[in-house]
Amino acid sequence: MKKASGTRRDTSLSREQIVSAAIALLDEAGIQGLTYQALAKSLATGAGAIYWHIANKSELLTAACDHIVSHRLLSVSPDLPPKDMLRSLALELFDMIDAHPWIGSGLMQGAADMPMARIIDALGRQVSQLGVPHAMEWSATSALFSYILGVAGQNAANAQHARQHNLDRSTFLNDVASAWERLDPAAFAFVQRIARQLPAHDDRADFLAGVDLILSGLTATPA
Amino acid sequence: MKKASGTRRDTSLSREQIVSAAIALLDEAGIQGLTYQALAKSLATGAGAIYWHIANKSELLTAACDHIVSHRLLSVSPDLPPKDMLRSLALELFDMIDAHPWIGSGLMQGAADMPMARIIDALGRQVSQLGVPHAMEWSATSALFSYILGVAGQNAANAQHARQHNLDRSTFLNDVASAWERLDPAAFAFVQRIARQLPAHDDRADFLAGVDLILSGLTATPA
DNA sequence: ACCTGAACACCGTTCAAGT
DNA sequence: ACCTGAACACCGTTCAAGT
Repeated sequence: MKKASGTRRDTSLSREQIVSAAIALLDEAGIQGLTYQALAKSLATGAGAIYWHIANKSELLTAACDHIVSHRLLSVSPDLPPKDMLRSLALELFDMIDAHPWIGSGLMQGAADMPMARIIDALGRQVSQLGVPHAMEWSATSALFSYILGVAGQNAANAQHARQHNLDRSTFLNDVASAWERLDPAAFAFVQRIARQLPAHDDRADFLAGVDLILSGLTATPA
Repeated sequence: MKKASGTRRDTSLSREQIVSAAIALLDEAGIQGLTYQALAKSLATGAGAIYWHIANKSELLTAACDHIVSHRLLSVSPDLPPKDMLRSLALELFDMIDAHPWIGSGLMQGAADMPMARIIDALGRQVSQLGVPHAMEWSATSALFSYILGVAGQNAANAQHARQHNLDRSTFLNDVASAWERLDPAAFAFVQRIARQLPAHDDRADFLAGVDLILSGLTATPA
């Protein structure tokens, strides 16, 4: 697993290679697993070499996000009516977040402007096609984007927590649910009442329900 | 600015003191500014002392979030109709996020269950009062929460970016807008068209528009 | 019971030296 | 032009020694 000492890489590194290796590492080991040490090892090079191609860790993380976001957005089936497009766009993004929970952290860690612009553009086009009044195009798009980002953030937090404590998804949800059930019933009436539904609920369905809520708000207010 | 060497604190530390000092530090210097070195200095103690009262940094950050979240939730004026309650609740949370942008990071950095439960409970009670069908209570509450969390996340990212590059809010927005204008018009049609609205837009109004979108979706679908 | 502060492990980044 | 890997600065956490 260790490169022979004294050898050099036969081919030269590329930005693309580095980003791919970073993604593989992030998927395996989470955001905490992305270190220059580990990355250099998986690329069979020295840590310093990476800096020749990518300025710093923030740029690396953003590039990893952008790689996945741009590919995912291309794979959304086109030529649907705008409302259906928005739904399948949203689901594609959900599945992306679910498969790569670190994207939530990546999008919020500073300079992730490109991946954000891609998502906002994809959403905004469809919102605009939906025929919402011009004055509302931005706030509607922004609402959809914030909602998706929030779901991504929760997913990232859950994944990180589960990884740190070596929990699988259902154990994690059960833990949260029983923690909620133990809260003061007076101060946490709602959370306590809802706790039992938590382990059984379908994240993806809930996510889509939220999208539909926003969409129906959009189309119900054409004035 | 340095404590006299050889002296001990006259009073003993408390968890409350530590959390307050942490919040002050976070407000001044952002999430990157919260280090045990800086915190110990501001408390006139050694770095190790903090560990007697708080297990680790994650717990510290969560405690800081929870302190602010719980106080803010108490200050929402009660006894309004549920829809108005939800609006003022949301605005209170927005103002909280705006005043303490690091809360966005805090809520997503793992074990922030208590502050999350508080927010979800406060939202859920009102959603339930709104009379939405039982089967939708959770997804509606969850949608509102995710939306708010997404806005918080964006706020945190923007604040961090602005701080790192020493930008004020309007310079930051102008930079983003002109970066968006420079993008390929074919691939980023929407983002480019909307770019000019960005510097002038009102975050708070946009936020509330998003809340209203969700709420109107909620009340428009009573079946 | 609570604090001190040096020591440790770890990590991002730099850079002189190599090819 | 591109890579190497040791060195540096910084940071969270621990812990033996203090009071």
